[in-house]
Amino acid sequence: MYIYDSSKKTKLKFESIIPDKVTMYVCGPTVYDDAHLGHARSSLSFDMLFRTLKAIGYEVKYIRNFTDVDDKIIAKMKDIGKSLLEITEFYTQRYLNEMDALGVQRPTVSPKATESIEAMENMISSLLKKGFAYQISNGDVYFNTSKDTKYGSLSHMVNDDTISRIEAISEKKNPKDFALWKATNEFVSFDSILGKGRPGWHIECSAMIEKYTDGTAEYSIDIHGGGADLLFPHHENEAAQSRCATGHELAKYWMHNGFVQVDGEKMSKSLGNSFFLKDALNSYDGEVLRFYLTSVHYRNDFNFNEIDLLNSKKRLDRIYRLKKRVFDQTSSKPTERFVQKMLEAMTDDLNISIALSVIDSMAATANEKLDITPNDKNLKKETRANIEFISHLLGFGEKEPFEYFQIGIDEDMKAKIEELLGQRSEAKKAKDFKLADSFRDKLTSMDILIMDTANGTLWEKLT
RNA sequence: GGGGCCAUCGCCAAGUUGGUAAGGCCGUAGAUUGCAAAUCUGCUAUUCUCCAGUUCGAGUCUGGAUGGCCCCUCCA
Repeated sequence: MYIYDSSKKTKLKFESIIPDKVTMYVCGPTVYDDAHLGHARSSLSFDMLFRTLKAIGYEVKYIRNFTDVDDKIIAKMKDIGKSLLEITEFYTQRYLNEMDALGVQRPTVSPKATESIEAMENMISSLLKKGFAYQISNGDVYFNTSKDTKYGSLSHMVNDDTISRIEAISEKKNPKDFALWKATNEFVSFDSILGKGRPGWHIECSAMIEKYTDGTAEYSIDIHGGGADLLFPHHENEAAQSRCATGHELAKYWMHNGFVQVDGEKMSKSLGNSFFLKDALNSYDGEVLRFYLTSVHYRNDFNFNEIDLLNSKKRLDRIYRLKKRVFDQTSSKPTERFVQKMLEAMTDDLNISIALSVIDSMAATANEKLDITPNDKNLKKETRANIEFISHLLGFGEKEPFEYFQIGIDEDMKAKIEELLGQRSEAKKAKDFKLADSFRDKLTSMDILIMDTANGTLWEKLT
């Protein structure tokens, strides 16, 4: 396995801290609003990593948190007059449902920040004790970035703060110092050894990583991931507080996925042009979205638009058409060379482009052979096994093929289609091709594509 | 103002250690078909935004220009 480490800015051979075991932590969502395409991409990127690591034999512990206490959630509470729990439970469930629709496998552990306050207190206390943190007059606790000699080494942000867009809080010792604990009694607060208050954002990940993993003398976990925007300051801060509190580095490898733009424009909360996943799922099948969103390498920027989505769907369709051809057989063993090439691609920093081209070439070969010997059982079994391998590794092609091409068709519509097909076939029998074609035209206008095969006429819903 | 990333065929998109441009869509010719669709086969970038340099050799390295994006503010 090779992984691009965004801290070292180079592709590295992956060597897990403990042989055959991997611990990966990915920053999950703050549950105060619906998930957008960016959340989907991040989740999908690390789902691919999770699946690939498992496929090559690692025992993987995958942790993805839910930030369920935060200023934005509190703002929402004030806004809509609901409790913290009502809001966070609602959006957590929504998030999980939508990720399920995308075929994202559930992480091994999904901790919530509010369930780990004690772990955060302990880490903050330890930082105070060791002199890496300080308390200001209102009771807030800040991390002192100037005490960490390695601060900035992760993101390579120069530790020179002469110009910054952030308005300095007067009592902060350095502009980049960040809040570990906010002393407050307002709305949401926890009793702690630091007094009443709530944690800052960065501390939760560090504390939960310590709580849910064992770590070694050198590192807490193997891989830490998240969106590219989290590299600074979020991950830099996590790395700093962790190393100062525990005496070892937080993660051996850092991975960041690229941004999603919509029709060439940045999607952001402040611009108000977030493309919600729920809206996308309303228009397109989850698997079609999954295929499209993962078809570009995870580190590149992704420009979401409908034309590209529809084009990428055609590639997915091919997998399902092949699956239709081998529908009547159970699977045997996948082709060795195919498996090997697929794994070779995915273990090269998740090179999905190569993996997809390997699939295309497998499909072309299988189709060619099936054209010659349509009833070759062994060939069908092997092809089916290949498709199941794709499903397993990449999460594509899991559906029953006939259902895949009939998504969005209700019973009435189906009956209507069957009726028209019947009429067409009778016209064909009578050699009245003009009449037969008129039925086909009718189906085409209903967005139904038909194809005559040796086993009768098949149909597919277009788009 | 500071830091970083990217720029490959009409469109999407691979291409660590420099060695002579994957794949998909579209288009096109053919096989197949009553005609289609599906499927298969052939063709489709002497060239990688531009300029200069290093080199026997550069899409890949260096410098510069242009364009796009990200971070430094909540953000995946």
